[in-house]
Amino acid sequence: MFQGAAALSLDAKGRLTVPSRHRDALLENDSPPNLVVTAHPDGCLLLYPAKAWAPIRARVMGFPALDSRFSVWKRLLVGFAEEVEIDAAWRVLISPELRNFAKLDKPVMLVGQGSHFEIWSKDTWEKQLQQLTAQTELPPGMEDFAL
Amino acid sequence: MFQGAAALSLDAKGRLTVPSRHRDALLENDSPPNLVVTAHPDGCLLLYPAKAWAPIRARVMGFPALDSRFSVWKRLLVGFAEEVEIDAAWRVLISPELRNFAKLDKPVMLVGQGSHFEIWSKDTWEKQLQQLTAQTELPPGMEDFAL
DNA sequence: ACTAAAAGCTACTATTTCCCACTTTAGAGA
DNA sequence: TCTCTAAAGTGGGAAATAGTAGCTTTTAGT
Repeated sequence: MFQGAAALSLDAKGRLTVPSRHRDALLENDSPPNLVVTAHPDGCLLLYPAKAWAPIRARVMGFPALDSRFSVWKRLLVGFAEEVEIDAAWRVLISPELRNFAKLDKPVMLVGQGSHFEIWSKDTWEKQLQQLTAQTELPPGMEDFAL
Repeated sequence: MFQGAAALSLDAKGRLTVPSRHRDALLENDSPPNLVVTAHPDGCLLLYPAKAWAPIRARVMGFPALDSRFSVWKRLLVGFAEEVEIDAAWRVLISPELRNFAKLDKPVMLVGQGSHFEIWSKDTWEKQLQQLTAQTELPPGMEDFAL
């Protein structure tokens, strides 16, 4: 279970250090941890343990090939996916293509989402938050949500 | 049952002391008390006993993943959630990310909300109150509310 | 073989965490 | 009512650790 947000920074070579408090959770899944990074339409990247990614990838690959509503998702999720290694200092290298997609420069937010992490440029993340504050209507089925 | 508002202050390291009158209630739930802090769209933080938080988190995790109206909520509620420990002096440490989200500096309000607490920066809390005072129309279903 | 880029390593700095001490307040007993 | 005691709130310091940046080494490509 990954949860919690961490403000981090990419180094000059586009590498991102995994915060120490998440390392145990990654090792539980498999060790050494195999990870997959891919792109999300909201402008962030997704970081999955390989085992958790496999079934999702399988499902996306099964989308009807000629329906363009599906192919956009497939191009993004499968097309951008790459396996990344963790080095001795617990860093993952984000490729220039993915960095460019998510507009990542130094300051970055790593956000736990249960099965995976999202990686946001700090700017984009803050815009994302403002969107929620501005949002007036609740999505259907959430009206009775009690916090 | 947590109720009542308390004016408190964060110390230089971002720690918040739980007022003594709420300590018994926390110990009733489980001891030592396991707590979770997360973010709320209104700009405050939520402090839950772990047992009360679990079902909420479960529901949020079940939201449709590809519908962005829901994922914003998941990003906020799960993305910011972190388990906090209580030290020997009944203090909880609020991480820089959460402090930054809720714009917390020294003066803070801790507001009991039954199942949980809300943590507000004093400034934001006062703005919130003014907004309520200025509000003229009652939300639907509250017209017959008897105090 | 030389150059450039990427991977790895090392060292420094900032943060975190744990612990201790002091001040203040509340409550009980004389 | 005053004093003594215990508990609570507050602040601070030191040690450990995490994060970052810079430097070196290796590898690949020309």
